[in-house]
Amino acid sequence: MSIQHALLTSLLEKPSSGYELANRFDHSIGYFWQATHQQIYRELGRMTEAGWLLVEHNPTGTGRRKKIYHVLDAGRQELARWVGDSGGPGRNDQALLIKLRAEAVMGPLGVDRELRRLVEQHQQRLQMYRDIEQRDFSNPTMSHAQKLQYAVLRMGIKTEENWLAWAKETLPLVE
Amino acid sequence: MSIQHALLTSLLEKPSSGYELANRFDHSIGYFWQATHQQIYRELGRMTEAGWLLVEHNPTGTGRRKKIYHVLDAGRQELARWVGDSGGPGRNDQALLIKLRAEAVMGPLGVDRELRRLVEQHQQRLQMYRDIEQRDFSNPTMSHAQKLQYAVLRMGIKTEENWLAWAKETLPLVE
DNA sequence: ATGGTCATGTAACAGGTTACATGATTAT
DNA sequence: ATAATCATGTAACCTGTTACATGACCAT
Repeated sequence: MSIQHALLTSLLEKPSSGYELANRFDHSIGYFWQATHQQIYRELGRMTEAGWLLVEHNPTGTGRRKKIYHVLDAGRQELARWVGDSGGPGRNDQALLIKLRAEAVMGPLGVDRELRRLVEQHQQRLQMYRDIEQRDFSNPTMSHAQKLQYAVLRMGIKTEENWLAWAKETLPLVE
Repeated sequence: MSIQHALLTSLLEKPSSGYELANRFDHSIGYFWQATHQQIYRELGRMTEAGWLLVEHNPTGTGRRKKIYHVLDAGRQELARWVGDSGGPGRNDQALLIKLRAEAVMGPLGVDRELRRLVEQHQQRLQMYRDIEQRDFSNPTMSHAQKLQYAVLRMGIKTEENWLAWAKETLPLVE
């Protein structure tokens, strides 16, 4: 989500061509989301129009067309704004990872506030799952169908617990 | 993903209206994906056209318009086909949860094969992350920026470990 | 009678996916 | 020479999101 800010972060780490961005599976960003080259070229075009990026045409000097994108100050400002902005409700987990990465490359931007906000959300969700667990799956004798349903709920519970454990070890890095 | 099969599963559990489907946050499905009512109405229409669903119009007999959807045999067959079908590469984790739920309501459909396939994928991915960890983050003295990058990678590692732990406790239920 | 919930839908738009297309450079 | 990789783009399509709209039923 917010592919633009992920691209800005990536370009701050290293000015690159669209092709290079599309093929990055190396560090941090890129484990979690993948974007097709069409998406990337589209967003690079838009961000250039918006004045966030500078294009360096034909850097090799040869006949091979290539564009290296550099982040301009307006782009840096937009990224800083976005990091400080609570994304409202919805799935901000992936966004948080990009924000951490942005903080790593741009310095302190206040990600801790968003981290704490998400911790609360995940705690609430975990509580909700545990309530359902109590209500529907506390009986020791379950049918096979019930066990399968329970397995699905357990995935949810474990995912939340895991996320919270990660947040606990990550919070000291940003506060 | 494959909202149609999620809806089929949900409708097998209980014939419902689009409105009811949109508001289901109770059991299992619906923790993980949420669909807007427009998506649901659109897909219900398509599945009805495809002959997978039967519509019961105006079941209350009053002036309130309502449509209850029932799964036809063609729909059941399609769901069974989909459960047995390895979804190729890509994000099939959510699909697996729906498949478990489908197995709970329709009986043995062979989800274990897909589970085992995903276990292998996750193991490989975990190994990849651990290799990166060794290569880039084994040095005990890390800069602050490196620690943040490492936190992002650790999220990936923990997510994979957690998924595999869940799979280990779930496999006995389907084999 | 007023507001909330039940219930379904249309329309416009934004974002993501797939197919197709082009051409330069590098390696065999 | 040929294939693989580098590098960018257009077009069509499908999915998802948001806004808008309508009307019945129910509780106060």
